[in-house]
Amino acid sequence: MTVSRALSRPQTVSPKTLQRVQEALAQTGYIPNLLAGGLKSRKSMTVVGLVPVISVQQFLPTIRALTDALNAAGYQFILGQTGYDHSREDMLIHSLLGRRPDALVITGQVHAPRTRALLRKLKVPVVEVWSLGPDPVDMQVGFSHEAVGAMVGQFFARKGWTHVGVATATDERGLQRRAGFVNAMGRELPTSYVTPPSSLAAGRSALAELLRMDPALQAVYCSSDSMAHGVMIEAQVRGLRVPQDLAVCGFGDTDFAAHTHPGLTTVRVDGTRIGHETAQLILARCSGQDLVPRTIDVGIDIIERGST
Amino acid sequence: MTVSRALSRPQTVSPKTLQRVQEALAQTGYIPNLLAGGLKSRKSMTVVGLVPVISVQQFLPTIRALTDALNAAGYQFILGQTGYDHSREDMLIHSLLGRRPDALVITGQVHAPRTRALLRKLKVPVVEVWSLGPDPVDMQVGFSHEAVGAMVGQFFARKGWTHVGVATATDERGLQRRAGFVNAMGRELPTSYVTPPSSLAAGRSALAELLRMDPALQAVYCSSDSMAHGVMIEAQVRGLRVPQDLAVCGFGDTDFAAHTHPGLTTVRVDGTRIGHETAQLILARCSGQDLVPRTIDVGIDIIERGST
DNA sequence: CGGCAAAATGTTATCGTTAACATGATGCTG
DNA sequence: CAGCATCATGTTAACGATAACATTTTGCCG
Repeated sequence: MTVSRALSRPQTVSPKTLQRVQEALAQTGYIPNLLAGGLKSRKSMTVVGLVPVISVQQFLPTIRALTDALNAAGYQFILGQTGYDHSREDMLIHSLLGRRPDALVITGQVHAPRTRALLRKLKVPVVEVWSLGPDPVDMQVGFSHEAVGAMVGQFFARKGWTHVGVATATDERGLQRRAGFVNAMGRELPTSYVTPPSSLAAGRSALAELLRMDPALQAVYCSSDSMAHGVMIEAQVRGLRVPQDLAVCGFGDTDFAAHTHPGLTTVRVDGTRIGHETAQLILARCSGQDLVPRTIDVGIDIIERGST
Repeated sequence: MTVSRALSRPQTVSPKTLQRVQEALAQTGYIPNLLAGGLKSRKSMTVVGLVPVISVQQFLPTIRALTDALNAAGYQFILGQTGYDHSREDMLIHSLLGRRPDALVITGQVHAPRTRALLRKLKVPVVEVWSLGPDPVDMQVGFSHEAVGAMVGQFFARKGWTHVGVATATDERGLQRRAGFVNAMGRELPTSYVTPPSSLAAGRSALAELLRMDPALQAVYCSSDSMAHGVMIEAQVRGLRVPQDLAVCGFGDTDFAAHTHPGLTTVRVDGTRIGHETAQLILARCSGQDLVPRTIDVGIDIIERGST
């Protein structure tokens, strides 16, 4: 018991004993069993996170920030992949709850009503990140994807472009952005849909498809920077100058966006901040504070570069 | 106890009882506590993986394949980030061992002798992936980075290029590839070093630096496809035609490599296979088989595209 | 239908830690 | 230096599952 105290709350043990304990630990190579500790204390010091697939660039800064902040507080972050169709979402949440995480982070909303009810019943802190919904399970940190689309739509409208197309992946959030964009433009628009994950290759074929729909195309709004980059490359291959012949706008302000040629106009989202804020909420809740905000909107910015 | 059996070995319970159990489970919303189970059975059904930082593209297919294969067998994969300088490697391994993982996966070699000794003493299955060393802690799945460099070096030599430069990140494996390359070329070469992570932006500034070192530069070998892409963009901005004025070769055969303009010559590594093989080794060991191979070399391929 | 093997279910102890409470040691005050 | 508060350490039980063993039930045979 004294050893347990020496490890978890050293200040409650006399300096003399503390040193003896540390010597013994070093000598025996003792590694405390956190599973056993969690069993009795009912704190697993574990946070589960769910993403569609790990290879989605956009979430990486969030995951990093979250991991770092949680690690610093002694928590371990466990990542699960739901797949784009949410098919495994329920099963995964259910099975991960068996590890008794102290909190859950989910990109996007929790969909199945039964799972929502379960999470609320269990009273696990849940943070839904990267988008804001009308009825979060518990807490949410993100921004409005419709607002992103609307912002770009207004920007395109100001530029006076009339022959406009959309290249989007068919993930939930991409479609929300498209809806906001189309709504701001005031009319339905030629759209090339691609199956996630979006990629440079998808952007190239999307532009080809859009040009078939409207050979006079002036501007394309893409659901990701990768696709936008693909659109720019395809334009270049076809001898279209960017932005004179074709303007391109992406989403995410990925690390390469400032360094393409021309630089890519895009919408910046502070993914790192999403991670930080999420960690703060979780740590606050895990330390017993109940009065934390339910919704944090991190906002968005349009970054104008050479491609528009 | 019957419930425990119904969940872990349903065939040992009579069909009638099994159904009663399942009904009760559904009604009460019971979620088994895997921590408690692991305590007595001494199997946490958990595998820990360590990467430098999660945002390194190259490891993502491996992580995905590994996660999928392990999940399918009921294991949970936990990811830790060591940082590029290995500073947190020891601490992280030590703290993660507290969760009693059934196996460990590490990108690159385990460095600290004390940690190597500890892992061997604990007899946890350890797989070092993505590179092959002379003295693995336990098992390893990967390829020789020097061989990659040598292969590209021989390719460059056959092409007859004499003004050759290297753009590389200063991570351990990148430097090994550079060493193999320089060795194959038979003489020291102008090199632009960048701090990891390598990126498109780093590629652009690297080419600028290399052209300062050798204005007659004919070809560049890059430590990643991102950097190679940056080199191609910088070349285009400077009015250098690829490959006529400047040939470029990358590493990794990342998803976009086939779709740049021109397509990027690169070295393909089957990251997915690394993940699969690693999962097989781990699952074999965790099911008691001891006679598994210690080293699996997945080999490499050079993929010639338009950039050379 | 008795007897016996096999299948199904039940009992007990245990994994390694910590919460809660109990006791012992120390220091300070009047 | 008695008395009492405070700090340090010790004891016990419990967290929730499963391994190992014990018992009961079932099915099958002659």
